[in-house]
Amino acid sequence: MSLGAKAAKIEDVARAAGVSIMSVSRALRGVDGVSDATRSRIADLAAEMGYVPSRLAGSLAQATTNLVCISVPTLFDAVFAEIIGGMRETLSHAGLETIIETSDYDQSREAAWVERMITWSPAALVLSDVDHTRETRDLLRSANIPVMELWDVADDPIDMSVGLDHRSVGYEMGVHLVQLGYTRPAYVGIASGRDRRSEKRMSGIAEAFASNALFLTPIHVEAAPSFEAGFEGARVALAKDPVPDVLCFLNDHLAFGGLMACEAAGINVPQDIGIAGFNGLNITNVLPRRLTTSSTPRRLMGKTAARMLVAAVRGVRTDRRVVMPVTLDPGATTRHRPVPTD
Amino acid sequence: MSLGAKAAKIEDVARAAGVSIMSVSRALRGVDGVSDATRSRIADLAAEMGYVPSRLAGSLAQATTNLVCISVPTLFDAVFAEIIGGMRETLSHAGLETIIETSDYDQSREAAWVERMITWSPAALVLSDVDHTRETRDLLRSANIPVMELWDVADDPIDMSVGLDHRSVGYEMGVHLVQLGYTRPAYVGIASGRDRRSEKRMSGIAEAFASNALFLTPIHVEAAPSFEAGFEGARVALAKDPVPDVLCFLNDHLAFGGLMACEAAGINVPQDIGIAGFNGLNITNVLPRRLTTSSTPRRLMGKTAARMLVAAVRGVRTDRRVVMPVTLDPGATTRHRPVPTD
DNA sequence: GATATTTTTGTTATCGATAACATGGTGGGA
DNA sequence: TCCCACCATGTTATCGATAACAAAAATATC
Repeated sequence: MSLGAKAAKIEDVARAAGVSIMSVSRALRGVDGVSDATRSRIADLAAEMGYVPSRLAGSLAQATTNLVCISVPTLFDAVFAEIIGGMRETLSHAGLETIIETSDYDQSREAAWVERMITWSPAALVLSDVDHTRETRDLLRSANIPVMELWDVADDPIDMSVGLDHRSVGYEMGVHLVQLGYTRPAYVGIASGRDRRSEKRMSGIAEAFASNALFLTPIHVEAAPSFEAGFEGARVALAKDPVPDVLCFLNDHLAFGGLMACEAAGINVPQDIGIAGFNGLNITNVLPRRLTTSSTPRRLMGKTAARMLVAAVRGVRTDRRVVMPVTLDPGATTRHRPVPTD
Repeated sequence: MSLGAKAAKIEDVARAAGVSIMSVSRALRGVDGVSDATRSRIADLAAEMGYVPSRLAGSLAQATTNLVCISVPTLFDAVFAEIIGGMRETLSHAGLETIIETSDYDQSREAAWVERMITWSPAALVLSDVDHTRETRDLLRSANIPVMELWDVADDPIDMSVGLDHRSVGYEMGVHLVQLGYTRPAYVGIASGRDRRSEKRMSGIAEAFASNALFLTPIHVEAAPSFEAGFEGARVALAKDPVPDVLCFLNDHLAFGGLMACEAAGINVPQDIGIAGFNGLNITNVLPRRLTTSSTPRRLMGKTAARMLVAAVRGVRTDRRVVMPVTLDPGATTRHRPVPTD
């Protein structure tokens, strides 16, 4: 096919092969009802002519696509890149294509995106959150396509949900820190409302301390979740009076920034102050001391969700709600002390 | 629209409004040829009925979509996330939707993806590389849709190209290091063939040293580009005899891993050894000393490319080839010495 | 007030495929 | 030898919209 020439259509291939367009359609899709001889003749001819089938036409006729639309808050967080990586592996094996959107933690943007995506008749939709506008929920419930809510687990999923129980993850970390004897905890996150899961974890930590009559100081930085935000948040924390004895960060990136801030301020970790993160990202593997954090199974979460989606697309319904396990990594950026046995 | 009810089609809306389907089509697309009264009546009715137009049908009729398909090597590298972020901003303003693929630095995967994407009649395609299979180039050239090659600049673009001249970026860093008096340089990258641009930069650095009769020792780690790879590569480098006096890394992530390895080994930077990275990522903002690196304008690159694409989609051809500027950031992880004035 | 012009609305053909049903040929069993 | 089943192939209707052209209604011009 030369430049400027019109793209070959199925009809052209049919004419060239001297068969009907249905035979071409069947031959190229691998559907039976065509003799091997005809099939290979058609295949050769199609390749030679540079024939590219139109999925628009095909999908319209079949009334479905192989598109899975995925919305994540951001791609700057390796967490979502890993979840997507895990999903994609499974989805592409099943012949499903993925469309990715970043909502930047904005519900209305997500809502608008859902409306746009629905117009493509996708095979499934994935949202990385459980808080949606009423309209979005209604639209999705009525659209009758598989919907996966990821990262957080919904109490009442629109359809299916795979994620973490952020509150209890926070609670466990809080209990751990209480057991280590910390009494002046602070939580460093970003401006409120942007990351609801972070807030859930914080409330979990706060609860653990509260049941020991201890108060968690919240510190919110006006910035995107980043190394710098952690750096800045730690500086704010260190300027408090009294100075906190342990800093819990929104995630490992912020925690790393916090570590750097402590180093810059000449404060020793964990002797002078404890630091805890969240996620178990690979940056922690090269640090002089392992970070105290909660390791999340991002890849596995993606794969699990993808498997459920593939099943759903094929009409098989599985669990509606899966809570993934999180393992607390004691690390070495908090003090080490055996848990009391009483 | 209740669960189980069939989705409303344009025809249903037309019937309900007592007009022809063309009026509905025109009204909802904002095309003129409908009175304001009719338009708003139709719009209300459509909203009430939960009518969702089928893009499959629409795009088929119009013979184009608003899809821009983007292939990047990986999403784990913030660089590509930023480029995509920059592009998306501009593209979405122009009403273009993006589909993202990660090729994992694999040409054949990219080729297969291009073939699949072509079937969607995308408005444009973006590839983050300039090395493609012969078939891919031919296919894209003949497909007659705008194609952008990103990150590296192609000598002979398939269509358009926006990126860096990686070789000369490397060369400039090399010249800088030579001027600082380094004589035993090493380059830490990942297993060959995976990242061609890294190899180009390395050859640029090597050339700068070679013209001063100095030899660049290549060190390749069998791993994904990551903090750990830099850590490991630095350990290998430090075990060499003689020990290099400056380590150039594939990017800032590896360089950070290298910094940590030096710290772990009790080697001072920059007194005992120099360290240079590439990209100017934000991790460097929280380090105790600024990293010597080459800052790349990722976001701007994305925006520039997106603007050119939007123009091309609208039939306006702009430049074919844009080389983005890179600024060398002297930093503080290499020794500081005034450039000789002779 | 009649005709020219502009708006609004409707009709028909088409986009490029697939589904469902119809037909023609081929070989096996009675 | 004839009939039936089965496989290969073809026909027709359809998917849900838009483009291009046609007609009717509203407005402007003299």
